Amino acid sequence: MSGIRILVVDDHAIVREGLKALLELAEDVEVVTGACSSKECFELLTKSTYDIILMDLKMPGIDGIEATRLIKKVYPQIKVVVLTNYDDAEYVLAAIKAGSDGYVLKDVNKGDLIRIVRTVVHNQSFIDPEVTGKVFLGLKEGAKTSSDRDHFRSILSYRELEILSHVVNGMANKEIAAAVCLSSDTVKTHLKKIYKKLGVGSRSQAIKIALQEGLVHFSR
Amino acid sequence: MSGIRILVVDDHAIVREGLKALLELAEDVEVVTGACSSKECFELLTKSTYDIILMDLKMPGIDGIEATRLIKKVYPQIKVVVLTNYDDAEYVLAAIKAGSDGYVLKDVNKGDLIRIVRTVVHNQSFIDPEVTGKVFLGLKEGAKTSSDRDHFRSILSYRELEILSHVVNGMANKEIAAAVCLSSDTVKTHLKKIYKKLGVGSRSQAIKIALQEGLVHFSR
DNA sequence: TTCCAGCTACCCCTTTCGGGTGGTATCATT
DNA sequence: AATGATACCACCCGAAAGGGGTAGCTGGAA
Repeated sequence: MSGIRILVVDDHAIVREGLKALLELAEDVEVVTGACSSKECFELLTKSTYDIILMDLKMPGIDGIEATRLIKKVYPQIKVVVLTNYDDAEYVLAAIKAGSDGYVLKDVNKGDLIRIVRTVVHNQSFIDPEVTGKVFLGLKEGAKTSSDRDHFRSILSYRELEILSHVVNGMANKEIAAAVCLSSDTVKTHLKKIYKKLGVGSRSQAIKIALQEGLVHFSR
Repeated sequence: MSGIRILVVDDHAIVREGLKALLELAEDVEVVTGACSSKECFELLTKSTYDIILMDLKMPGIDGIEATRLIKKVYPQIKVVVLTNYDDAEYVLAAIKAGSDGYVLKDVNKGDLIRIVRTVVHNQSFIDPEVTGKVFLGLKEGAKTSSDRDHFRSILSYRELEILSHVVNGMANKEIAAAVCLSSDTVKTHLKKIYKKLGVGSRSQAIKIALQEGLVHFSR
C-alpha cells in the first residue's frame, strides 16, 4: 500500500519545514507538502489529495478553525488535526465542532506526533491529554462557548472576586480589610473559601489561577 | 576547520527538532543540540561549547531575553540569535540590549536562516528586515520604553530569577528548596534579597512586579 | 415556611513568611 | 592580598497566613 500523504498548513516556514523533515523520517509517510495559508491549502487540495492535514490555528486570513470547517465540508474523508500552542477549552471545542479529528499541542514530541498521525489516519480521533481536562470542565458548565473563566466567575461571588483582586495586587489581609471595611478575620474567611473553590492552598497559587483565568487583573 | 556548533533553545520540541533537521542539511554545520528551557541551556553550556545559540523568546521560567543576557555575561564569545514570532519594537530592543547578535522572525525561510547563522558566526550582527522598520518607529515614538524592566533584569541574578519564577508559579519555600536542591533557609535568603531589589515586602507584591516587568512567566 | 448562599466575625492552633544577623566558600577583579 | 559579588547555610523572632470550627445576620429560592 502507499504511504500516508500529509499536508502541513502553517504560516511559519520553520514549522512547515521542521514538521516535514520530522515526519518524513517515518517509513510509511509518502509525501509531506507545506502550505503557508488556508488559501494555499485549498489550492493544493484541488490539485492533489491527502490523507491528513496538520493545521495551525493562528494564521493570517482564514484561521485554522474556519479552514477545518470548510475542508471537512468538501472533503469529509480527509483527516484534519489541529496543531497549536493554545490549550484553551474554547479553541479545542471550536476545533471539534469544526470537524477536526485531532487536537495536539505543539510541544508534543516527535515520536508521539507520528503515532498520532497514524492513529488519526486509522479513523481514531485524538485529543491531547494536556487539554482534555479543560475541555470536560468547559463542557460540564453548559456545553456552550463556556470556558474556565466563566466557570470560575460563576462560582466566585462578587465579594470573593473583589478580595481576590486585592490579593493579586499584592495587598496583605490587613490592608484588604481596611480597603473594603471588613475585619481581617473576615478577609481570611473569604480567602479560605476562595482557595477551596479554586482548588489551591496558598495565596500565590490563587494569584496564578486568577491571572491565568482572567478572573482579575493588575490595577496598574 | 570544524563546522559550526549550534544550540537551539525552544520549549517546543517541534521547533527544536525541525530546526535541527533543517540546519543539519548545511554541510558546514557540525552539531546541533536542543534545549527545552533556559535552565537546560545553561546546563549544556557548562558541559560543551557552541558557536551560536538560537534562542526562543517566550519560554516558561526564565525567558529568552533573560537567558541571552546571562549567557552573554558569562560566555561573551558565543553568538546569540533571537528567533521568535514577535516583531514588537520592545522585544527587539530588549533583545539587543541583552546582548543578542541577531533577531530573526520565525517565518524566515530555511535558506535565509542558514545564511544568517553563518553571517552572525562571522561576527556580523543581523536584524530581520521585517522588524527594523518597527524598531526605528519605536525609537522615534519615544525613548521612554520599558527601562524598569531592563533595570530589574540587570540586578537579579540567575539564581534569584530561578527562585522568583518558582514563586510566581505558586510554590512554597519548602517546595522550591526541594525543586532546586537547596535548604529552605537559603531559599528564604535569596527571597529576602529579591524583595529588597524589587522594592517590595511580600511574596504577592514580588509576583506582581515579576509578571508586570516580564521577568518570569507562568509555566503552564 | 424552611432552606440555603452569601456575608460577617470570632475562636484556637500550626505553619509559613519575612527581617535581622551571623557565617563559609568561590571566583573574578582589583 | 584585598575586595566585591554570588551562592550557600543557620539561627532567632515576630508577624502573617492558613486550616479548623462556630455562629449570627440577611435575602431570595424552593
